[in-house]
Amino acid sequence: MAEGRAGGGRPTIYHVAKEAGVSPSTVSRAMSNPGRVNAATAARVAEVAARLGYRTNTLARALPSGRTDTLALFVSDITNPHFFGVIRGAEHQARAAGCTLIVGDTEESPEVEARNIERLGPSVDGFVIAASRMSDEEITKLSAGHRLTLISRQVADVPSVIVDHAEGTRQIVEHLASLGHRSIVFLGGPPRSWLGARRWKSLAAAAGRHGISTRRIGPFPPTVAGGAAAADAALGTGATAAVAHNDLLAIGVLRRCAERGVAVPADISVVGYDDIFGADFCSPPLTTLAGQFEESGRTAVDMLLAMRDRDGIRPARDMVVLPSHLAIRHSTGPTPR
Amino acid sequence: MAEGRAGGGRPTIYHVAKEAGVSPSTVSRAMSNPGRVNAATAARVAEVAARLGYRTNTLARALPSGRTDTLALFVSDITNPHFFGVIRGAEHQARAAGCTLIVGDTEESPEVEARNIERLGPSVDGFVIAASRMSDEEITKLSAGHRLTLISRQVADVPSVIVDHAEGTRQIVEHLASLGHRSIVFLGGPPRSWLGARRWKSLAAAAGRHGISTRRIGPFPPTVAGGAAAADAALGTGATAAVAHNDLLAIGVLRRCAERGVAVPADISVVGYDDIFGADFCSPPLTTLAGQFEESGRTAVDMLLAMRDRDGIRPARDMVVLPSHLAIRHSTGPTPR
DNA sequence: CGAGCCATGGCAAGCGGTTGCCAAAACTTT
DNA sequence: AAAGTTTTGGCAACCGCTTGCCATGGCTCG
Repeated sequence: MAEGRAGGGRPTIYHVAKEAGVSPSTVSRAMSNPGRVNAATAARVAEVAARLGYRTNTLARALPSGRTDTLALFVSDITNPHFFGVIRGAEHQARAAGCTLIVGDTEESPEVEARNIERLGPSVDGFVIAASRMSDEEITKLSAGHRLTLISRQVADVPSVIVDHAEGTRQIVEHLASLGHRSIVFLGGPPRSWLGARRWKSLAAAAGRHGISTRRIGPFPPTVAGGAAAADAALGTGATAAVAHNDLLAIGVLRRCAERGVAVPADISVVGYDDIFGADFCSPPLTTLAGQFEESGRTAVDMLLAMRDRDGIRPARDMVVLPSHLAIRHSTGPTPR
Repeated sequence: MAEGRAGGGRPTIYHVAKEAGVSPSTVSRAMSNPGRVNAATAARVAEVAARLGYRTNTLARALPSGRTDTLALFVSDITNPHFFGVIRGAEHQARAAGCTLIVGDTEESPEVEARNIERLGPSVDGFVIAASRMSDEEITKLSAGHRLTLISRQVADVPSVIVDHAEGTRQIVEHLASLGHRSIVFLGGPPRSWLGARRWKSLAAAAGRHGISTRRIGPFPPTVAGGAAAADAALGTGATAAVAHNDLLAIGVLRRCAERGVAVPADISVVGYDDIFGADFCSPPLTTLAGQFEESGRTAVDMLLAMRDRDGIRPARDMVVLPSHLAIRHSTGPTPR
């Protein structure tokens, strides 16, 4: 079965060296620093290596250099389709740079985040943390000992990429205002969500400028299931529009409204955030703030790689804010009556 | 910035050893084989280690032993929400076993699969490949040199887990037959998909037993976008029911039908496979064959771990077939007229 | 009280590459 | 032709941890 593994039969540079009649160091150089050896020698080594099926053991290479060509990405909830885009973007960019990506689910827990970073520390070149639930202090502290970039979170002196929430939320409010809405209820997500707090703040501010009343209820679990309670509570407030922490919650609200015979948007308008898979074909299709999340995954990886490659020097692009835009679909409409 | 990294400041067993006044080997044993050292010594070492913030370097540990406590999972298309169940299950189980999971997208390419396995070979304890696009021969060959388990694919002598397609597809046909359908069109997915081939075979067989005519068209890309062409083609066949390669395609078909003013299920019934996120809230909600994909991720990881732990001996459960069940929703109905 | 065990800890040799340093060989340059 | 460069390849140390083997000393047992 797996007899080939664990030192079983895999050829090493020593095998190649003997076979090619050179020393191991020459093989090493021939493979990773071809200019350093005679072209003819390099060719011979390459030929032998190919013939023997030699593959460099990345572990062994990583040990002395500390460079593993591996990156880790942690998401707060791998269940949330929102992160699909992030993961895909990160994976893609990592692969393009010849790196391997480790994906981990931290299950909304700051402790799990910290523990994973400690554990994986020496085995990866850096971390991307999406929607971190850790405190600013913890993040700052960890970023002193590890290369770290953030997605959907800003902390002083830690490179990050977020999609614009202030401007995007302003667009939501504007859209709702133009439809005649005068009272908005915000359906809050996880208490530790930095992004959630920002969204609420931006919403309250923008609404204030329009003389629209706002209210925040929750917190609700940011899931479709959580939408049931959120819908009931929202309906109870009498607001004509509900802005949900994210699309998962918004879709759950839509479902619950359908169950209860509440018409969307005739009775209440619903808005989400993220434009996840499904937001365009739920019913009614959801009006939501779309962001370039694949791009954010890519960018966060890029910044990480930049930090690694010129170590110590902070990347040129330090705090990236990606644009967002409102995808207006059918869950929003004129205010009732 | 990252000065703590790459040999910078992280304490090693040597630091702990000096501080505790013992030799490095004693520290090593104290940490990983406590029975081997005096309890008092072990306690002292533990205390010092904790005080210094020592964390064992998994890379260094893996080099001599060949055991990395890392598993790799490859999916054919990380875009497909279907795999998120698989990923989640695998990630969870891996973590429970103290392992780290690497997730990779092979983008429907057998070459990428093979290359990744070669590359990661020595750095992981084994591979789970979901919906592999490689040939049986390639898989057999690779499984000789690497620990390997398969999801949604069966190859002789390679442990695998699939969700039942024969029985499930029979249920689909039965359901359709009971609604009066006499002709079914199958919308094919990727040509290299083993599962797709199986689904079609089961469908043709089951339909034959009911005297229902079947036809297979395609291949279509297994994506929502691919559903447009699939819908048009399906409608062209005059069949009263369409069974799509997977839910992504089925949802795309639903959308296209809506666009074209074709009523589902009044004009045509649509069935998918996988019961992905969104299948229950698209419109109309999709009738689909649901399988336990999280469970399949977990099981595949379990089998891999079992192979690793008693090396050479094949796991007890070798070819697992998980049950499936038909989730009947609103995309299927009585035959037209 | 001496022989034999066992518990305990240290030594040193790896694991598979990388890399600084040195020496020999091959060229240049004057 | 002598001296100075450059190219090329080898030696050996090292990355951090594991582990087989050995030495020591305390105990047990006869």
